[in-house]
Amino acid sequence: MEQGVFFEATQAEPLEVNGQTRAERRDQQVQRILEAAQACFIRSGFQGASMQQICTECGMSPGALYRYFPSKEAIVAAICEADRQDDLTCFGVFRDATSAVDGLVAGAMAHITHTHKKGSAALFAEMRSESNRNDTIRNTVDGHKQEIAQLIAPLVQRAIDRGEIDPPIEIQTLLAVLMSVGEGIAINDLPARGIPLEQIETALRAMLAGMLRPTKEGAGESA
Amino acid sequence: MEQGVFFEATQAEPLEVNGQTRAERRDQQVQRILEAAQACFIRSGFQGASMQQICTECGMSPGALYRYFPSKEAIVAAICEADRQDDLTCFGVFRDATSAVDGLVAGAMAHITHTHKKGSAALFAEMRSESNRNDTIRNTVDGHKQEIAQLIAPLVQRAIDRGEIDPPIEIQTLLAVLMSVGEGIAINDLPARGIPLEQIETALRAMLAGMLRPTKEGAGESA
DNA sequence: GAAATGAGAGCGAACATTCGCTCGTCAGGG
DNA sequence: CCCTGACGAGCGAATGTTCGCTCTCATTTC
Repeated sequence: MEQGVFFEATQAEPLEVNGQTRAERRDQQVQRILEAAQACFIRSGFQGASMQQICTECGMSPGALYRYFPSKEAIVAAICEADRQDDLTCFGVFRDATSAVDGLVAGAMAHITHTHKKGSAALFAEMRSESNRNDTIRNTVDGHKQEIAQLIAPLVQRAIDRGEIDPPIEIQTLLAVLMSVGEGIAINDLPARGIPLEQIETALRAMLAGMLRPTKEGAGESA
Repeated sequence: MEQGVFFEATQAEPLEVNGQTRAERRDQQVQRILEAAQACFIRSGFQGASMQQICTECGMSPGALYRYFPSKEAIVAAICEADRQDDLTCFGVFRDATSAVDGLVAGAMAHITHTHKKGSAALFAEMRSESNRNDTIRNTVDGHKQEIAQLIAPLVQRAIDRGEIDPPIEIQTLLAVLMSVGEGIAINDLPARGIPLEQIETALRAMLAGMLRPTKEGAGESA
């Protein structure tokens, strides 16, 4: 009790079992559960999927599964967090964008493509609706949005500073609308509905170009 | 058995009870259940809300409730259908729009305002995610979208015919993107997040004007 | 080097609870 | 006296979670 030093020396050492560390093995199992859970959640929703379904999907018993996650809620939270991190990588393109329009279009297209390929549009919709009642998920979703908004903000601010926004719109509004647009398109998984990516890009570019590089005739007229 | 004629003569007659028809009373009860169910669904989601919660909310016993709806599923379907009809009224403004941009902006703003006032953004999100696994709801949602798309289509088609769309975009793509944008903004309930309606309108108008009335400089450049 | 130790991993029956739903009962108006 | 509407206890099934058990091994002890 008084001297845990000896324990640390032996226990903290990464013990190898069958060629892989205990921690590695554990991470691997956690990953297995998360993948199974994601499949179940996409299929049946957070509330609709049962622990039994997840257990069957990953070939584990309930008892084993509960060694890795303390509750179903924790699995949901982990899935959301992972998806958030996964999404965020799409928006690295913002950093080296030359213009606001180019950057936003590139970011949106990256996100659309990613969501489509991963087949996680349904998961996205699930997260969005669950965030209306689950505080943990709400925080995750809101935090995610804020991170992305902070990536977009400089681009938009630059456009504003250059006077490229003709009808004056507050940056907060601009960011909120832009993110909502992106969310709407991502959640609908347009590529899955047969809409070609290039055409989505063309339409997006036209929309954003109109807003961020307006000309006197094209925009700025009153309602 | 052989002669149901006499039954019809007496039963089809609208009997009065306490000053209201039996059918009226029934409709009233159905409405009471639907309102209670909507409140519960917004609070806990379709799957999360229990029949007991709904019963408590509308002050009915399970037995009584099941006289009006054969299942929970039927209540969910009825809520979705009602919400769909309710939404659709917003888009009447499309009919007498003078320009594509004006019409679309007016329609979107009507929808945003309606959704916000009714507080049904959460219900909308719920429907969207549930439509990914429930066929009945999927049909309702898809049908709803198609009805709206058919209202928008003439406006967009007119703009195309007049050559107002510079980079050529197929009308199917255009419709899909426009509806996704509207969905994204409606589902986020921006007014509830402190974004003023007028600013949303300005931003929307700038976006749509850029796409539907592009100028050579503003849009149409390659990626 | 064989036996004992102990901790982590996994199993699956069983837990209390809650679910959607049914049914026997009964009040009250026509 | 019948019929409609309402009640609410209760059904079986399913839920998320627990717990006692076995097994596997690396470590320690003899």
